[in-house]
Amino acid sequence: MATPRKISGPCQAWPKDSAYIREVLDRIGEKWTVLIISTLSAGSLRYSDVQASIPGISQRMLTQTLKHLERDGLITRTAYAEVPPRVEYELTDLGRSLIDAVTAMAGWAAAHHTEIANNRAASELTGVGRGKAAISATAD
Amino acid sequence: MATPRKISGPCQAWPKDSAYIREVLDRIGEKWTVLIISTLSAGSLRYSDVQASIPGISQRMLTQTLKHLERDGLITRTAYAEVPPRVEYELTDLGRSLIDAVTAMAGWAAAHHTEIANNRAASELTGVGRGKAAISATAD
DNA sequence: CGGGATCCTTCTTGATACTG
DNA sequence: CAGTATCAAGAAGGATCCCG
Repeated sequence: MATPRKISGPCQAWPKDSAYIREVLDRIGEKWTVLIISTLSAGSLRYSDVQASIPGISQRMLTQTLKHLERDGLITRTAYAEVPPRVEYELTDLGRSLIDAVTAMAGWAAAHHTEIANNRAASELTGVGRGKAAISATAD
Repeated sequence: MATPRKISGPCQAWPKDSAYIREVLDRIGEKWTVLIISTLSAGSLRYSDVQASIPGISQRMLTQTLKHLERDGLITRTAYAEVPPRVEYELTDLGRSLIDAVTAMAGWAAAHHTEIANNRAASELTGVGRGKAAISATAD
């Protein structure tokens, strides 16, 4: 696990680890990755079904994200040479192993999004986190 | 990021949930959020310490991300009116509650990043996920 | 049906320079 | 020290048209 190193001196909590962490996180944060993974967790689905399951996703992004996921070995793509073309996408074992982490994240979101929304709204009124910062403490 | 309206069609795996899920995920995927959260999980740190702990982060992004996190109530900011200005950042309870989810994600990344790298390298050779797609299956 | 190829707009990020 | 302000480059995302 990537627990930050000890912080002291010319501290550097994240050595080189941050590299692959960020690399993975970048893919996860690709805006549609999580939705697609979650959608496919139900089982094998064809292109149009995935698209229909994710409101707002554009054709371009769906295709692109699916390709990225395929390249990373998170999903498999199976094309059938039928009269009306049919392509099925399905999570690989690796892809399924990500479901838990994604679910944990989604669970956290579900559990705290209201709180976050409240904090954000409150900050809007008090001006916290934006504009000039007030001195909230004095040095003795 | 233009929240998409409803498109059309019946099937819809992600109802309206996707909204806040994406909202949270967007913040998580903010490229530096995870590193900052992880860094602060060690305890209260001042601005320059956080910066020193995260190689590659720019002043601008550090400040911006910290503000976002403060607005969402994930961290607190405490400024001391001292001769050399001092500002301490610390995770709130809400912020600490995110550590587990983030750690899970980081753990997954640590456990599978090699596998992913291999898949990606292999795809590079076979052409999977890029360019023309081959028919990998026929309909009987 | 399942994309591929383009064009265009917006958002994100980094580099710089300046301030209390 | 701890930001703020501004600018410019690049990546991400969306809309559209076309093809097998």
